[in-house]
Amino acid sequence: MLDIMSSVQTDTRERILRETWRLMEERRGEGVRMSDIAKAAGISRQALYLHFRSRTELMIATTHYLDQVRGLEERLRQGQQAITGVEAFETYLEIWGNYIPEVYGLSKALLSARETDPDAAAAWDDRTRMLRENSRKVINCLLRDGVLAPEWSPQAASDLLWSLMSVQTWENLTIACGWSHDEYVQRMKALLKQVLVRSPREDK
Amino acid sequence: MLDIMSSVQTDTRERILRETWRLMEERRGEGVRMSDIAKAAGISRQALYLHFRSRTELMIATTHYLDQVRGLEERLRQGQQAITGVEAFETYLEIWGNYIPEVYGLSKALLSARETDPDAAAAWDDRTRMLRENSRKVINCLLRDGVLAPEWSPQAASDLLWSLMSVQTWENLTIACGWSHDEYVQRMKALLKQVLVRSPREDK
DNA sequence: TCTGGGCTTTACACGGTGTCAAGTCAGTGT
DNA sequence: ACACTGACTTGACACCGTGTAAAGCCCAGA
Repeated sequence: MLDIMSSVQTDTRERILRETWRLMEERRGEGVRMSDIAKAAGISRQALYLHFRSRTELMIATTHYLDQVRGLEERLRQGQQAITGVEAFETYLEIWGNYIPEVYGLSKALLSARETDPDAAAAWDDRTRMLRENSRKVINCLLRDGVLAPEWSPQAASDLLWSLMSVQTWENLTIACGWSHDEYVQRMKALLKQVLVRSPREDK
Repeated sequence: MLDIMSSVQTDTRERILRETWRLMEERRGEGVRMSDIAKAAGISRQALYLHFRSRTELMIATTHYLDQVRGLEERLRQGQQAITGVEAFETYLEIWGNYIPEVYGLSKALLSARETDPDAAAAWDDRTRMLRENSRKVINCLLRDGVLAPEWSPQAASDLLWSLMSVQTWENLTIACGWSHDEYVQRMKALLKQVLVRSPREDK
């Protein structure tokens, strides 16, 4: 019956992660205290510290948990099966673009914790690294097909791609400017394609 | 001798503002406590509260102080004397683009204070409103000259302009990606021109 | 001489995170 | 029936940074 015990344990841990995520999205990452999370998970505040060393560690764990539950890695890998560079480019924008709103609250919490907490900063940097790496891959597909606009170095191009698909830009355009999420994805797709993909006319 | 007294008073206030700004830029807006500012200004922490009601109020005051000292308003007004829309567009990008690094630390402090403090949020929104208003004006110049790309509504175009010239995007591209400041301005200028200005070839 | 303004020092409340020690309680092995 | 173990609870407390309050000092001006 050891598995039952450990499943009870896992239950609590998962319940914490689930509730953390729920609260984060609900309040868009602001004003979520450890005591709120504890209450939501139905345990004492102190018990949280039996599972996670600090608030930051909980945030990071929740991020990983979410990535895993939502299958981010798999979605992205799937996007890399595209044949042409432009296809890979477009699917990447759609996949990641649609992922942003699902993790916005959490990202925001991490983003502001980063200012004071080196662990949060490390977690954020880690995520950033993954995203920039993905941008680099996508740009490489364009490069491979010879359709990367000549005025953009692969480096600069992937920087731009990453920056325009960052949580901050998404936040500015959807939350502050009121663009619908779909509008954001469509416009960014069109814009980035126009800028980064060599137009067929100037081709020859 | 009343003016001497008030000048002493003003001296302290200005010294506080100056030191606040210095520390904010020095530490990029992070980890600057009231006690640090007090020490830098050569007064007690409590004396700060004789001049400013709260940390947030000090941040806001410093922002205004800086705008005034650096003559932001004037610079922008000067930019609006451009004749053609494209000229107005380009000068605006240069003026604001060059202003960002001068106020980055302070902006960052305000940006993260915004999460918890409604006053900071209000101050940030105020600044945002000004910048979006400026973007709108610039886009209107393009519209007036009939050179705004037809696929961009004036609203969407100014949203995009504002977002790409936001502190967050600047931060991403220069600090995270390591672009030089000049590179940022030049690339954004080229990109936004390519995207928002109707190309002469498709014109007819 | 007294007043008042600018500033100091000391002390304290508050909110949120994190730590510590002692205790409860259910399930398990002998 | 026994003690043991591990998950969790309760309550108290330290730390940090912000903000408040009270008492006192110093000095210019009427």
